[in-house]
Amino acid sequence: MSTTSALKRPTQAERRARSRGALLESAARGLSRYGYGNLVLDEVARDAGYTRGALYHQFKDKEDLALAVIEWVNEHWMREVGAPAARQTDPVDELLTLARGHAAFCRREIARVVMALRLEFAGQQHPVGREIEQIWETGVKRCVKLIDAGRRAGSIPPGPPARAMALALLGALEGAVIALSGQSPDDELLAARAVTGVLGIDSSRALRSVTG
Amino acid sequence: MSTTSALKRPTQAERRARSRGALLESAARGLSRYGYGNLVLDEVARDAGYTRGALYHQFKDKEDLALAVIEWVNEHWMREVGAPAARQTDPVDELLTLARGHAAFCRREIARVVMALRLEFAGQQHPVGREIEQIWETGVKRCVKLIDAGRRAGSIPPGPPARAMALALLGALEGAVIALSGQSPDDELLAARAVTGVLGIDSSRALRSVTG
DNA sequence: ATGGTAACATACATATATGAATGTATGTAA
DNA sequence: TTACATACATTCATATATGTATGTTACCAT
Repeated sequence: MSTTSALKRPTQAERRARSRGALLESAARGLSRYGYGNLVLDEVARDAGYTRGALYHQFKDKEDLALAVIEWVNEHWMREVGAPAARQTDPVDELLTLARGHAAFCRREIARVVMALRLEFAGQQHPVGREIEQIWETGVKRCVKLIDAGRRAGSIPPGPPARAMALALLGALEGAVIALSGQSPDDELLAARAVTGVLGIDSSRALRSVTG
Repeated sequence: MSTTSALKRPTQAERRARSRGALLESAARGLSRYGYGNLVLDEVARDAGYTRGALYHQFKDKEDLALAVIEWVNEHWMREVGAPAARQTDPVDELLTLARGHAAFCRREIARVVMALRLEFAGQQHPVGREIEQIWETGVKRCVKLIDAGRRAGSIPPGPPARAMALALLGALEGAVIALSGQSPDDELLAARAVTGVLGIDSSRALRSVTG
């Protein structure tokens, strides 16, 4: 009875996971708000209800923490935004679903973590920057494929190179979503509309994508 | 002869202005690349060919320097982007000219200084943040007026509140331009297209705006 | 030419944040 | 219950960057 109360006494693993989660979430908020350089670990720990001791016990150093946050955010994004969008059969629909999903996803405060870090480490030779760059590049490649597919299908008109289009699309999407900072419900529509503009398709598709 | 060679020997005022200009430009590049917190003044000075001594002689402190850079960039933007766009009579044309102009303006490395600082100081109570916020707000207000005018004229369809539209427009514009990072000549077209999307108008207007 | 002042360089003092070292309490297994 | 490991707190050492104080050189008026 004393050993396996299982509900009352938290096991070590549970305890560890709980702490780690709290620290990750706090760090995500912090990175989103202040960026990497301005993030002070004492605040991160305090916000999570711990001290820096706990933080350095769970993570090797500041860099390790940031990388863990990035991985954490990316996984959530994939699950809540990337995967659902992939179910769309039409390339344009997938891009618009992506836009809407991203807007909804970014209503949480972790919204700007990717863009903030991407700006901060652009052109640097920092591990965190490399990780961010890789995630970004994955997104770009995905968009390039969809744009190519859409053009073959005739739903996206010819124009600038697919890569330039993809860069503009993702940039405009992130920029719009951040500027709107979670203003529901217009954020979704306007994010989708920005995407239609870059693609050069009728902006009413942005509206239709919510019903379909 | 020794006193007023006028062309060979630079006067004190000229000397001062030259140094100040070099320091401002270096700081603008630095802020654009690294943001405020990660900007190290020793590098700024060295990049301009001076030491921190020169910097602290011309500017009170780091904050003063950043504010001067912001003012400097804003003035240039107004002259090269804001004013020319204001000559357009049609609201939509003005918005599209703004987009194209901004893309061209941002081909220089100072591109990201506004967005970088806006992200870094969002929600903070820092003088630099306030200054940036005010400039941003001025832009938003200008867009709101143009959107309202366009709607009255019937060239922009009804939809979300004008302020939300303006936020999305500027956000998408900045995001797209930064992501494209000066990729001429596609940057102009795609920036304009992102704007048409947000406005909910035909994206071919973006193309037409270059000829008109 | 020469005293004075402005433009800059150099040297120093201080603050802040990271990371390491050490200490303590809580959980787990023999 | 005792021995040990893990989770976490606290303290300390170091590095880095800002800002200040002082020194040096270039310009300009008398």
